[in-house]
Amino acid sequence: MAGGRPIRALNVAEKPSVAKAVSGILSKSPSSGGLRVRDGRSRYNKIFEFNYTIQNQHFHMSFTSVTGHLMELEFEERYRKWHSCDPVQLYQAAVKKYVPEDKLDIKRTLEEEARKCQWLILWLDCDREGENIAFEVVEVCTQANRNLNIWRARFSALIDREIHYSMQHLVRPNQLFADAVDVRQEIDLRIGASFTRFQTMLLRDAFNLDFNTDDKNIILSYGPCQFPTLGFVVERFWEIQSHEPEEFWTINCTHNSEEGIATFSWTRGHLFDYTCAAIIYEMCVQEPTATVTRVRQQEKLKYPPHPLSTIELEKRASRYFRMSSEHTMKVAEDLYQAGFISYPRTETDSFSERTNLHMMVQEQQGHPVWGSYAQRLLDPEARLWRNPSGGGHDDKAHPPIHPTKFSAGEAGWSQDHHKLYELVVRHFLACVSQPAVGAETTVDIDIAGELFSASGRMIIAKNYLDIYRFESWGGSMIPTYNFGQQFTPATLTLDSGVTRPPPPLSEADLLSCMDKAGIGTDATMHDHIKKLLDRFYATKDSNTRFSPTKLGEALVMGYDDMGYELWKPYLRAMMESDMKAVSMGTKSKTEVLETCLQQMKACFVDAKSNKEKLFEAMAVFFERSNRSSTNEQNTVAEVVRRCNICQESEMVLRRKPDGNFMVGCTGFPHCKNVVWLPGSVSEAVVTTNVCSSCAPGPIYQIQFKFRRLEIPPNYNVDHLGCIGGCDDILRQLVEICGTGSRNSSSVQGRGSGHTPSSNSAQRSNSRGQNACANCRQTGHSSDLCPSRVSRGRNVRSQEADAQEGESSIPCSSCGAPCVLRTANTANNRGRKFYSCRPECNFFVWEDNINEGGRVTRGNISRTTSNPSRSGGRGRGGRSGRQSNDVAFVSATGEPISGRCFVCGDPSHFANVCPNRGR
DNA sequence: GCAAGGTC
Repeated sequence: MAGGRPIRALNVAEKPSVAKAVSGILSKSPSSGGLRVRDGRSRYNKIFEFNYTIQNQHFHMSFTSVTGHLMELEFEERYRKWHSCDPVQLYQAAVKKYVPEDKLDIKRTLEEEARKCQWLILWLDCDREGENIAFEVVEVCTQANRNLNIWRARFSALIDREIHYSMQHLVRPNQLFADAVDVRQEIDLRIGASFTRFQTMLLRDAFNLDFNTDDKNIILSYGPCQFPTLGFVVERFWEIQSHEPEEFWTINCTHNSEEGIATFSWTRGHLFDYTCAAIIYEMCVQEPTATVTRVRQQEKLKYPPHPLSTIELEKRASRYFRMSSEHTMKVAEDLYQAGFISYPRTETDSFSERTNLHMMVQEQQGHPVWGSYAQRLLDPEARLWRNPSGGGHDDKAHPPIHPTKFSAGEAGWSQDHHKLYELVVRHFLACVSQPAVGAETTVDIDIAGELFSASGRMIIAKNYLDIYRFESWGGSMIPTYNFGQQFTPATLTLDSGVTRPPPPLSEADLLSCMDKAGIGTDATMHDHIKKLLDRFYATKDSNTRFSPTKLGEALVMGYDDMGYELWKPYLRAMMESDMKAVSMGTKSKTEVLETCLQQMKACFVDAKSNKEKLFEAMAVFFERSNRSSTNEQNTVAEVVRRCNICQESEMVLRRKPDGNFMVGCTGFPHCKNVVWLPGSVSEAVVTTNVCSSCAPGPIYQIQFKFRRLEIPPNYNVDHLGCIGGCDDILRQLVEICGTGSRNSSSVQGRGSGHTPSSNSAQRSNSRGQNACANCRQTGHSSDLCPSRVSRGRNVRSQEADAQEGESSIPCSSCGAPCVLRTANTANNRGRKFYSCRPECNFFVWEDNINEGGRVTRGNISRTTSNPSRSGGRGRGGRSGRQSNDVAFVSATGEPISGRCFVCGDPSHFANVCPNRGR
């Protein structure tokens, strides 16, 4: 029997929609007294009121909501200004949680309601973030009312039975889950703020970042999610750049029958070894009769997609409509707010058994385009229905994205609203449909012991493909073949191709990479991608493919040169695993925080001391700026010599904002002559001493003081040096210590032949000349450098090509000169060969030429023909020694009489050549 | 002015 005075309970959900939905469910019973709604202080977060009974105890329920996190973590005031402290202090600086301005209304509502209540029931989402928000709510509410009895409702779906069950089985909130989020927040803040301040203040004003923006104060941010996201983009970019095209060979065969043409492909796929491919090809050509060894018929099914999660929605909208993930989420949010689709931020890709899928399909029956399909789905005789298969993910908070309200299009919708709603509906209808059915026929043939196969497909039932217009499954015809049947191919060609680099990452690829590596959450991934664009770290082309900008590549290159993998997803993965440990109670919050921050601080200190790597990497892509710090402006520059390049201005000693010294021309930017000095210089003063050996003079000597710990013990801390080129000590110290900046013209000045030692410096150029970072020639940038095709992360040695093109022999085929070149394929890298004009196609390995310059081994012509272009040629070969009528086919499709590629003899092929192997 | 995570 219910008894006692009703208890007043404050219920809080993570978002207004959940407060409304749960209140709606709980107030359905007649004893609830109906659902009342009143305004809170925040216009978005209403307060619902109703009566409810928990285990015979009457309650008066107030149900309101927050909007995600109520609090933010921030440094204490004295650390907030960027110049208030050394960024390294941010690893210990005091932090505090506070309610930001725009959440104060919600806070006041909670305080006011909490004062009136005895219980607090937390309905936050059932994940770690939700648990953390629960404790934020607890903090605010208990400050207003210390006597609250605090409970947590655990629910995984907004379904009547589940919600009532949750209310009847309240538990206590889980501090460990909330702790895990506290750890993440603090690490993210300290790492993000320290690295962002460090790299922004270090690099922004030191280089001319030529972005097309009015905002001069761009931020070079670092974050544990945004940087690995950039890392994926840069890594693919480098992969593309370092790709070395490799030639491969394949044998293709076609056959014409009365029913049509069949194209057979080689079971071996392709071979990179030309000799092997050619030998096999010759064997086939000599005995070209094909025998059918197997005819196989199989039923194939193409399954509909799993129910729609956020990431899949973003990926598919990008693929099908080229919508950015960020825009997709904006449009999805609109549709959700207006009640047309379910909550769009979900990891779940399977429907709960309790979901009434039929009812959702029924709603769509009236649609002018897909209504008839929905009707067919519901007709048992059509046998189109199939219970959806799940993808194995469940966030226990939200169902897969599905339509919640019928619409044939609303007046206020943009094209993108229409498209996205259509995608959600069609995807949902596809999920509950039968898979497409096809009949596949595969025919295997044997030619001279080599296997080839061809296949065809007939679509028997399209099923879900009828509604899911975004996917297709092509049908293709194949003539009828019988086991044992023999025929002569219409064409049999040895075709070449080259390997191609992968394409730049598409938005869908990027989302997959992030998902796989655990970078971001379903609700934030699109933000990280957008951040790359906003920060000028990457660009996206019209095909939704991402490439790094110079800035993005330079930053990643800088950290990579330091030996850090800060741009890889490992840090986040480690944090994720630590967070899991905290939430399971196997590690404490303090322990994880201390360890992680200690490691990151050490890394930060190290990165700071290696900042020249960032400078060098930036210098590969950007011109140094003449924007100088206040200190530098106040320094009276001391003249060292008259500029030996422009002959007009003075070269003066300067100290850069990063603390390093240089001698630069005052004619900058017109003249970009500069001499970089060792990074270990702590003091430098121009003296009145004139160097007696360097010309043209006078060149004033500089009194240097080096930092003891940064130079080898056998060097003096004090040194009177010259920048004219005579000073070996200065040159050695640049070699040893670097310059703390790029240094292709260090110490001896431009053109002195000095080779810089550091990795990035090798890619760097002379100051401001916009010379190629790769070959140091002007006239093109490094990304267009003809010698950079294979740069990747290591500049390919050009030395092997030194004699390339300088030597020639007469072509033994056409008489034209063949030029010496160097092979760059995997099997023959570095091997020299002579090749003739492209139209001749002749080439010979250099080591196949005897001392008299005579070609000892020739080469059959390579075919690069498209099989269809050579159709009909070479038909009718007979097995025998020589079969000129089954010919090799040239690039232009012309038959070439067969001859042995080993000795060039036209009377036999290489597989039987008596000279082979000698 | 900085992160990432909620959400409006």
